[in-house]
Amino acid sequence: MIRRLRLAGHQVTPARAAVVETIAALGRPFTAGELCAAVAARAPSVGRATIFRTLELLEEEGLVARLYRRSGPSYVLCDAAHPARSRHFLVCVACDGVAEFDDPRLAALLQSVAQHQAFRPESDFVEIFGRCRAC
Amino acid sequence: MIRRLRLAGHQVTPARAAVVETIAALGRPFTAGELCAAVAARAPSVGRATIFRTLELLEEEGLVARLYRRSGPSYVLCDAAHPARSRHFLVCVACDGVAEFDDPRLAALLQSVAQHQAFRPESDFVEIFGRCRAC
DNA sequence: CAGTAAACTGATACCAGGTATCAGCCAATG
DNA sequence: CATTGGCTGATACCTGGTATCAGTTTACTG
Repeated sequence: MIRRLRLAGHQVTPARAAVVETIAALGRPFTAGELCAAVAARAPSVGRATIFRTLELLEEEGLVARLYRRSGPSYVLCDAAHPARSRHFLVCVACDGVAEFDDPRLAALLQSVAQHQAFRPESDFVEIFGRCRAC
Repeated sequence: MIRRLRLAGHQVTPARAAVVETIAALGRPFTAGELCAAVAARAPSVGRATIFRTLELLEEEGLVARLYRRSGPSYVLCDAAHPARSRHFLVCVACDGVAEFDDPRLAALLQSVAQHQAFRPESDFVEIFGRCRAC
């Protein structure tokens, strides 16, 4: 993640590194509040604004995605290999787990649906809610 | 819309009717702020809390859906004929217009994707962003 | 190395969306 | 009637997120 930031031409400052490490340590979807608390515990000197700025950066680079649940927004680590303009998630309503998937058939179908309506697609976002294998 | 509320066993009070009429009069996607302003202009006595409560009600009944854009959440009138557990939208990034669509192929594919991952789907939400015919 | 411009920082204040609470009201019911 | 539950507006509050700003660090230039 840090490497990706550097490659994209951003500085990797101590504050940013702290945020990124905290996210990696969480290892699961998180809300803004959770992240702020976790960063405060690990690196108290990092300000709230910087946390949000770093999140924005990671989102721009496609390393993190924002999901909107009824309970409020939350963030997920993304597979950087997936195309950033096409985000597809399985969201478990029981354990709140999120799994990203990438199905070429879905990409093709979305393309076709859009064209059928004379719509020029640029990106898409798909969430399937339900129960994961474990739940 | 009002009929649907009544059928679902909710009272159709003057406050609720005012909110519903305001939404219908807007006739396009709207933010919470826009709705509050429009309701205040039309029926100043209706409180903010009631507006949000009515929105919640309409959402539960599948008459309105909440969309999350980078610029913040917004609400759209829904085609009540579409299944409420499967919301599919074309969102124009230029004019902010939103069109709902319902494609059985998409529903089937989402089902298949989920099953392939041992996931029991309950509902889904699809947004395609791009430029509409007019833009 | 010195100097400078640009990127980045934390603090603070602020805004919007949304929820919780509460006392009062109103409508359906018996 | 009386009562009960749904509904109301006001208010206060919380969370997520942004704007501003002065100060600091960093990278770049000569």
